[in-house]
Amino acid sequence: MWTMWSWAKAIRLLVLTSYKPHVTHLYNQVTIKPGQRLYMVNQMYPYTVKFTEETFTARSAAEGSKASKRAHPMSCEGNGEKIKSPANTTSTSDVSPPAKKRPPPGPDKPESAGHWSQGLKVSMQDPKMQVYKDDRVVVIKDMYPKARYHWLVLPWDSISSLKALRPEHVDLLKHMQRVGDQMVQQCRDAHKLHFRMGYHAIPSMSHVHLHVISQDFDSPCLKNKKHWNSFTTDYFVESQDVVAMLERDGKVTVKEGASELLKLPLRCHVCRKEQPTIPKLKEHLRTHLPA
DNA sequence: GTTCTAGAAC
DNA sequence: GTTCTAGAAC
Repeated sequence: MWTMWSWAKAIRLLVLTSYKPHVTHLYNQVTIKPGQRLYMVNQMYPYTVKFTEETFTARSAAEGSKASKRAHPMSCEGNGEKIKSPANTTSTSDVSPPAKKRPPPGPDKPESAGHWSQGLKVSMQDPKMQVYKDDRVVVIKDMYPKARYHWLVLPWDSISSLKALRPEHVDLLKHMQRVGDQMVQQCRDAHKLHFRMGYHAIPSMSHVHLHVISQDFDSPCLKNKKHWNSFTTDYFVESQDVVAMLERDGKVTVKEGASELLKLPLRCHVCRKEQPTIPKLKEHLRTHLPA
């Protein structure tokens, strides 16, 4: 059992990943307790580690304790299967997802590295999360899958959002789509499930990510209207539409009022029948599941 | 993005 | 009374 004193001193790590000689991004900040070991295994994208030492207050120790018991529930975890790819040739890494309380970002300041909205940048670097990777993209399983199969395809290049896309990204986006297609092809249930690939109009998480998601929506992680409408209304923008828009206009714009789409009534994506509540919707969705 | 929970809806 | 949602906090 740890004592207050054992929390008194901890090492705070600034983990930087430089995957291009001239570009360095701050990806994660983690706290290592005395005695804890840090493994660096991702040789393809080498880490730079800076050490700072800081003294914890009783309050921050208490918060650390609170945060540590907030692992995501087993009932809403894991989907699909890993595929054989260069991504899984290394062993474990203990770089944790960001947690811990931080001061709120200023009004015009970008979100700091440990903020929840930066979580994908951390996950995509974690070999345990990667199910495929090549020189341009990495694929991870969504940590809270909203269907039986739910992958995210992310470019190694740091592109914050659809808004940041430029004509030179067209090839990258087409590659992301091809990789998404490959994920579907290797899926053992592909023959009996339908898949869609697309982007959220206004994503919560930073770093452009392509959703590849089966249309069963059979998942305990699908819990509310926002979840449902983000995948079944025009809030979900088809990958090919994004590519077409970028080719046509040289940029990607999102329709005004996209956020309002999340408040629409719950409507079945298959038969269009409206459902009064999430539990009723989920009950109804079972009628459309493959035999 | 998720969790938590007050209070609305039933 | 229980179920469910929406909004705050993280």
